[in-house]
Amino acid sequence: MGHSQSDKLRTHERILDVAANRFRERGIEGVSISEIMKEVGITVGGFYKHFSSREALVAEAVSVAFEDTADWNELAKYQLNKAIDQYLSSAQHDNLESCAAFTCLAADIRRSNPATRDIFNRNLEEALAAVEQGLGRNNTARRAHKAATIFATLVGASLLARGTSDEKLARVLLSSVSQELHFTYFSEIVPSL
Amino acid sequence: MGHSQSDKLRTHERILDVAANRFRERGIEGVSISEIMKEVGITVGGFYKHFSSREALVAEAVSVAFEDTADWNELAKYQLNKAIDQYLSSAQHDNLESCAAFTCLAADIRRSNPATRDIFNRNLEEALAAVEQGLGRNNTARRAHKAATIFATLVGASLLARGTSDEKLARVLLSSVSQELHFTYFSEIVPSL
DNA sequence: ATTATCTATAGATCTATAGATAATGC
DNA sequence: ATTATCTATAGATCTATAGATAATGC
Repeated sequence: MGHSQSDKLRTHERILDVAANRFRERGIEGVSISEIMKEVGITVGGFYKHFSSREALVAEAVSVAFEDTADWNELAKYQLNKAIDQYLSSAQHDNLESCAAFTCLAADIRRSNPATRDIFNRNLEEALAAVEQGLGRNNTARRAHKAATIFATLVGASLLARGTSDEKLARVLLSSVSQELHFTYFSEIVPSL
Repeated sequence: MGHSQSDKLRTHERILDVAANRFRERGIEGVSISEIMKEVGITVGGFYKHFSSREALVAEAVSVAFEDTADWNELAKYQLNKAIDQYLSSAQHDNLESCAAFTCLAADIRRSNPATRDIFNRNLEEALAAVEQGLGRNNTARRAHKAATIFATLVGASLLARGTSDEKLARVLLSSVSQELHFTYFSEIVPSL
């Protein structure tokens, strides 16, 4: 039974990591505090020394889930075509834990409190700006339109591919979208994923 | 207290309609049977004369939610550009009840049982086929790619727009995507939504 | 002395069932 | 006679809190 303050900090972070993963995997309403604490390895009673309420955990855990998207944003800024491939190929893996926060949490966040929804807003703006930057200096007039469309396409394709239990359909969908995006925005013919 | 068989049929359908709306609005896990029955105007005890379990209700209600998409599919087959506008403009309304089943239920269905997931698979195939048909006879080689991309874009844009609480951002996103899709696939410049 | 964690539990809510009631339909 | 609906409740589970225990840190 460790009680040091550094232990507490580590526990706090472990709770957040587990919650961020389970929320993406089973939905924000689909995971109980006791399940999270069991996975962390601490009993339920300890939870409220770390978070004032379940809602407070949700807000922090959603924020953590979006931290994973920061790397993708950087890739999108400088190598957008690679970022597109990465987004679509990650949706092929059955690994819901590492699901992009937009794809797996958007519907749940819509039903959350204002603080949690603000996190979504900020991250959406950042993702759109990253894609826009990745498009470079051509077509200035339509660049924002293109960025919104590309990002919406990635999220939609990923959502639909993860939603279907027909794995072949999922692969065809992701591959089709990948090829079409590259064709339209990079004038490239690419091999299938 | 009506007990006729036609009353029972109507009650059954009312339960399904209410469930289909509330599931889209608050998530499949976010609505209790008692809430649904209260809205229908019948007590909880009556529920199990209509459905063997909650899961059975989910499967039937998801099916009902997707019935609403049949009209859109018909529109997509013969007037795809209008169908695109309709999909994106419906996402502007804050009316979660009438949320397209793909947008609002995909993440929840992913966590449902195989019967429910099959309904999703079938409807996804139908929607993709409808968009493909709507694209007409040009570009046969890339038609499936285009259809998948257009539909994924609609779903993603609708999901993101509904997820954000920044209404201005939602409008800009939907308008951008609408203009870009028309420009890319119909070579049309369209007025904003 | 303080506090991170544990044990235990209160109060709410959820799914599902049992038995009563009051209509339908033979 | 059958059965759609109602009343009541069992059993499970969830959030949150109270008080005990055992470490840390002054």
